[in-house]
Amino acid sequence: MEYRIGEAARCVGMSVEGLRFYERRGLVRPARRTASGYRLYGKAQVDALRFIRAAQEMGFSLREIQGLLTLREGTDDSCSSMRGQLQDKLETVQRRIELLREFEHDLVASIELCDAQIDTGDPGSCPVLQDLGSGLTLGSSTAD
Amino acid sequence: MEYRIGEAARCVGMSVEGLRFYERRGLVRPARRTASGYRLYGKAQVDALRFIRAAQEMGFSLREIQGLLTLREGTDDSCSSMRGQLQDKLETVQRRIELLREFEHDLVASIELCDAQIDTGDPGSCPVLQDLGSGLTLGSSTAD
DNA sequence: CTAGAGCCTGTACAATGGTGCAGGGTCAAG
DNA sequence: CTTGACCCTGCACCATTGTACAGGCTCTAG
Repeated sequence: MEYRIGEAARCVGMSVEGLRFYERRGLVRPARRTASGYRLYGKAQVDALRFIRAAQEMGFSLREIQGLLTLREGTDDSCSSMRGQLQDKLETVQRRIELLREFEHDLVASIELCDAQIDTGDPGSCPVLQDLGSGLTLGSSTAD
Repeated sequence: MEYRIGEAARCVGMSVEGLRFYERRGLVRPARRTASGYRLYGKAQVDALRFIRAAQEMGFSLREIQGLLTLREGTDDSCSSMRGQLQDKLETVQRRIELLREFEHDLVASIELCDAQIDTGDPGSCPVLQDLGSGLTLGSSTAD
């Protein structure tokens, strides 16, 4: 099955301009072109586009995703080299998860502070807002 | 204690241009100006600057922070409003962590596949590369 | 008084992740 | 053959979060 750009775009929930933008960025080239120059995307390309969306959700930049796609296409056909790249990505992902967990923890703590304050029935002076000002509760250890 | 822009900047670990940028964005105005136009920041402003840095660490955009700073001034319903924003951030972060865990799992599986292939002593035809080509392993199932 | 650090305004530029439009070609239905 | 939806290229533009520089004023030390 081949898709013209508009169909492919609809198919992955993006705009036509978005697909062309990704192509300019070297992320997803159409499988081929018609004689008249129309882009034609195959299943592999549509999968790649979905992959990009998923990877963006994971917090990867387009530049990083470009690397992931290269990995995915496997231009380097040595299995151990592939393994090395996978390992690198795994470490990146695990580091990212760890940072996000710290962040999550901070957020939960802040929400609990808010809830405690709200329970007092005192509408003023949110403790989180106070703490942010003096840097007590949050973030000071969670640098990127 | 009053600080000129350079002192205030050093004090919170930002650049002079950064402070002026925040001012243009309506985030932190200096307490006053000297007769010759020099910005003078007080403790409240320096606190606000630190607040911004902390809130950025928490993943708030400057636009969101602007709202938080306003909350910080007017104490009316600030705590429950703050709570709502924290809750939103928490959900975003948790979604991201979940996706990353899936991705981590895929990567580990791929690495194991690689290792199994390498153990056979056969240098060619990496199984991960085969799978990636057909979109079996990564991301393609994690569409929105 | 002069040098130099520091400040002022205004503007341009950078990277990221796109959107939108002008001006024109293509394709299928009627 | 015409109409309208769709596609093409190329360029300009948007928001975000700053950085950098030009051209000029101010303040302080020597």
